[in-house]
Amino acid sequence: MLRVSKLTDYATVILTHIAHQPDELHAASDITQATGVALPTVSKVLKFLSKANILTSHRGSKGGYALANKPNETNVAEVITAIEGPIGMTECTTSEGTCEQESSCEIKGNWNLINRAVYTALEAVTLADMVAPVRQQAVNVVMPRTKETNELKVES
Amino acid sequence: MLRVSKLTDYATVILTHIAHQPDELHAASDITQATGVALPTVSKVLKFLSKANILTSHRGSKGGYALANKPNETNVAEVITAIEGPIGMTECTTSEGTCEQESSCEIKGNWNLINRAVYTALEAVTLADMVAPVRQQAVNVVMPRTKETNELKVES
DNA sequence: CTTATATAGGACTATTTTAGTACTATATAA
DNA sequence: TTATATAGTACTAAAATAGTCCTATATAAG
Repeated sequence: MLRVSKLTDYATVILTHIAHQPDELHAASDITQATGVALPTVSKVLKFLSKANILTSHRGSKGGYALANKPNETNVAEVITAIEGPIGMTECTTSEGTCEQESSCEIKGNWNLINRAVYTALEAVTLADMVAPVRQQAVNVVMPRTKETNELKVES
Repeated sequence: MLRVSKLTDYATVILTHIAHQPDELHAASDITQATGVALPTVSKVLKFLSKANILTSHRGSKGGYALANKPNETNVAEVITAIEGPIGMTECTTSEGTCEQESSCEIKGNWNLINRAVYTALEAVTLADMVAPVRQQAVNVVMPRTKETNELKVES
């Protein structure tokens, strides 16, 4: 499937809601009402986002959460990482030494390449994009190749 | 984490091995020896790949598996789909009607956008790339935006 | 025709991950 | 001082994944 967890999905819904009024404090209970996501779940997601400095939190009466940065300064890759941990398509990407074949693995480098491509795609979409209505039908993602050998292009 | 399953990882290892000798038949037992992946697991992966027409199979004595197409004609997106089913970052992408919030969801369209970006990145990497040694340090993935509004760019 | 070999398909179990909940502690405004 | 809201942690239930096994079928070779 290659999908994000439900919590990450909720996170985008919640963040999109908050981004509509970026200057107000939003309590967990308010967000539950607005989004339809159960309170304990909303609470859990908000804690993750706060810990990752995507949201700022204010305790006590009249407290709540607000965006730590402008909507266009938080991207989807950050949100996924906040909820699920580091993005990596294979085990060896996020935790070295757990794969028995690691030493003899020929394709680890290529997975890193794929990781970076996916990460870049996710990084390019911000909360500001999520708030905006969808107007586009396609996204043009280019994996450049050298003309001579048709290999994936080098770039440092 | 956003990762592919272990079986998918095995699939790329196995396919890379086969792609080294694209004209020979490879039995499951041979692949076990070459890759170090347990036989029942190898067998399972090969069946998935065969069913998805990424590999052709030949039964009986001296049988085995071979690539159905040239290495540069099979990409990573196909491999992931063969093992895990359709690629979709959220539930609503692959199976409509299972999300209670679907009717009022504002960001579904944006997830589709992200999906397409990720899919395109995965589609751009083929078995031929996996066989080749890694020479590149980065991949340049571009999500184009309009100059005027800085919105993600329209393209049909 | 028989046998050895290899894939096809399905069922099953154990493990791991994820989702969801609950409880206690702490901070703050009124 | 009290009501309110987040912080942190631990726990339980559900779902997805990994891995194994068994039976059926096809094919090459003797």
